[in-house]
This record gives sequence, structure tokens and C-alpha cells, in this order.
Amino acid sequence: MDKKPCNSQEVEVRKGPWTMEEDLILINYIANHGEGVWNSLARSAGLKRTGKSCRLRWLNYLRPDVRRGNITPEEQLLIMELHAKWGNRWSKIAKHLPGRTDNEIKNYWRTRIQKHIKQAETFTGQSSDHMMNDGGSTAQMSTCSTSDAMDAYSPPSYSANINMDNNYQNPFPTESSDSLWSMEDLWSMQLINGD
DNA sequence: AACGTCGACAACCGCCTCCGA
DNA sequence: CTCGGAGGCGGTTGTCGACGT
Repeated sequence: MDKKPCNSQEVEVRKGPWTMEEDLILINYIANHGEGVWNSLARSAGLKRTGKSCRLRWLNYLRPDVRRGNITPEEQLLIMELHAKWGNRWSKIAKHLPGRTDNEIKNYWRTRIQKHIKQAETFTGQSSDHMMNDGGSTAQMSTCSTSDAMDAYSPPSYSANINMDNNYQNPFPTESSDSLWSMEDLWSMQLINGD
């Protein structure tokens, strides 16, 4: 059951935070070979990660069009509206927020919006426990105007950076053929992405 | 200055669905 | 038609930094 020392290919799957080197390997490999077939990708690239882990890392963090940083008020409203419509269909919601990942939206919802709902609930008494029904809350806000929704949720303080992403540039090499990434490229990408 | 608590986010896990053999 | 593998999705956990006492 335990690791077989003779079969060193399938042992030692790395877990936990990704290192800069791993990120570079993954980015370079995808830049040259494209994404998909994640299990074999992980193996071919020499990453000691599962295909799932590589896919997740790429989709949620390394992809060049991933926007990081503040969720704008517009995006927050959209999230609330779409969540009211579809419930916890995070990937579906994410499709309507270019550059945002389902994971990011999910985290945002759980840490921020849900907290505000909870607070609002304690104020208004227990009258609306349907709002907190995370496991599939739908439709309760579907008819709210956006301003109503904002009143209900009282968004966290935003500094005016609504258009901060309009001049986002894709740091990826235009042609995926034979391009290698350096540490500096990676760092600059992290900076552009708001990290 | 040290310690404890809380919040935000990255990553993992398990389940489900789809597709090809 | 069935089975197995891969991908996708949502839920949950772990980690780290910020903040308050």
C-alpha cells in the first residue's frame, strides 16, 4: 500500500503551495504544447503533481487572462445577481465575469458577501433564513434592483479602481511556439495581475 | 513586544459527467 | 452496452498575513 521504492514514477506526488519553479515549468510547458490532457502533461513536464493540481493551478492562477485583485462593485453586483439566479453554480457565474475564476468568486462569496448577509440577518431578526441557505439558495434576490442589492449587502469599502483592468495586457507570448519564460516574466505577470 | 483571533485566499478532496475504447 | 479514464465542479480545509488586545 505504501510507496514502493522500486516504482519511483508514481511515488512522491507533491502537495501544498506551488513553488516558483513549478509555476515556470507549467507555464513554459503549456506555452509550448498547449493545455489539456493534464495527467500526461504533468508527467511530461516533469512536475510531481497530479493532473488535477496542474489544471487548477493553471486555471485559477497562472492563466494569462486571470484577473487578480479587487472585485469591482460592478462585478460584485453581477455576482449577486447571478448567484440569485443560479445559486452556487460558480463556474457558470464565472463565465460572465471575464478573467475571474470560479474559485475566486466562490471564495469571495463565502468570505465577504455571505458575511454581510449574516450580519444583515442578525439585524433584521431571523426573518429571512432563506438568504443564508448556501446549499442552493436561489431566486430570493432575482427581482432586486442592483441598488437594492447593494443596500442589503453594504459592500466592503472600495477604492475607486473600477477601470483598473481596462488596460490589462496579455503577458503571454503571442505565438505559443517555442517560447520560454523567465523568472522576470513570471514576476512581471504576477505584478500585472495585481499580486 | 508577544499572543491570540479573524479574514482572505490557495489548494485539495470527493463526486459527477462525459467520452472513447 | 459497459467500463475506465479524464475533466469539471462545488465543498472544505490549510496556511498566512493583518489586526486587536
